[in-house]
Amino acid sequence: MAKGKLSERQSEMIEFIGRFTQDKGYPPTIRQIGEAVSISSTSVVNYNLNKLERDGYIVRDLKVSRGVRLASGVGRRLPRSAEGRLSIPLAGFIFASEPVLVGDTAQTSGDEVIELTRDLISDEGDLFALRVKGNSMIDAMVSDGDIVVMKKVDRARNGEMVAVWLNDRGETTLKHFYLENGRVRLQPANPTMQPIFVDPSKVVVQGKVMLVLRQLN
Amino acid sequence: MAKGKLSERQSEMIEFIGRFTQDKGYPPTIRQIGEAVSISSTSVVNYNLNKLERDGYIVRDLKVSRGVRLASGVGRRLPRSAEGRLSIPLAGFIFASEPVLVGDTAQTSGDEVIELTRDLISDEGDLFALRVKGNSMIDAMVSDGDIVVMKKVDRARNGEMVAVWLNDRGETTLKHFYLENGRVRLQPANPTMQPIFVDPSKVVVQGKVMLVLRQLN
DNA sequence: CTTGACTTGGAACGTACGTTCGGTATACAA
DNA sequence: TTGTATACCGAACGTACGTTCCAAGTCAAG
Repeated sequence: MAKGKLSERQSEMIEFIGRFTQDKGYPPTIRQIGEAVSISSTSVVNYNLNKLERDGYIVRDLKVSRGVRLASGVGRRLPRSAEGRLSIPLAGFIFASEPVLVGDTAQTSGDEVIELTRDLISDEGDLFALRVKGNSMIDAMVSDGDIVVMKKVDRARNGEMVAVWLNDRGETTLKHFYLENGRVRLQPANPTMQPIFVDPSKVVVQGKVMLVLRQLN
Repeated sequence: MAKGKLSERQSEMIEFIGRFTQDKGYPPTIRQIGEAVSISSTSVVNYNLNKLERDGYIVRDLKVSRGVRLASGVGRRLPRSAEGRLSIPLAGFIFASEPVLVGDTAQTSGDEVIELTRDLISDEGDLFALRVKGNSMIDAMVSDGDIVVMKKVDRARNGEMVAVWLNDRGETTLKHFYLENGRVRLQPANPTMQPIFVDPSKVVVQGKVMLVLRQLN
């Protein structure tokens, strides 16, 4: 996709196609589009539609009347909205003083579940959510009551934000993880705070933080 | 609507229309319907479509190609899946150095949209989302790249987290808002930081923070 | 047997609609 | 100047597609 920036008219067209399809139930014709954006000639509409298709904004079915629709990811659209939601078990709480319990993340039976749309998070792997209790995670920019969505992993790549259990301190913390020349650097998300360095044998990675969610009243 | 019971062919037609529309993005033509349900003559399809419309199963727009769609409440349809989710325009960025632009929250044309499930946020009021740029909101426990979902309000109740424009400082900030004996106390979310006190005439409330979202990758 | 409601088929009609082509105007580089 | 690329217009062409009309088959009521 050449991804040229779209002109005034072109974004108008996209917007119109979306709106029209939304409330009529079928896409507009070329002539209707033309009328909507003040283009007198159908060939010009066609011209611009081809460009929009090249750039990946719309999909066209040639030779088909009203054979135009917004591409996935463009505007709010109907078909995609059916898929794309994800239920994640809200497994419990996270305290600084306890290791994260990573049990069978599947069965949380009638428990609380948090629903997210798939464009907020990729759904690969074992996802679970925890509610943060207390202010011990402040240096990770996470406060009391926040929900963290984590993926169950046991090793972290550099730079990832992970939940780690620190053996010798006896606490769980959320930090950016870096393995550098034989030691682990745990970097707080808050750039005003200092990193801590620990021996790799002393840290247990319990999950990778995928998303943090804070609801204010 | 005479609500006659629908024949084998008619329910086939309804089913086909739904499926076709779903994955092509536009409704089928009369001839396509005919082919799908083994009707050789377009007039017969038309005949049955008219009946289906009389009985309230479908809606037709006469004289327009592909002008047929399932009526609300028929089949698995898009609106149902649209319930419980909410599209919020991602209006732009928030900088410490600029007031939040609260313009026409409606037109964001082909722009980005963030989709949330309704149990994460109530949908009353004008909602819009902003991406936080820079680390100036650290004392609100909000970091670079976070998305804040806000409701457009111009007055705040005590304790609410709001985006306020500070006249004399020339900056926007996210703080808990308290009006106490004639002055405004703006309390950082981070409890280790000190509140600031300002004159009510010097603050402009621009929105109430409903939700903070941080995606880590 | 008719008679009349349904349901199906075939064919023709008219136009809605996507496509193509020739032409114009502007801007920019060789 | 002469390109070449972008953006637009108008007109014409061909067919996709909704509609209408005529005919014929079924089936139950009379």
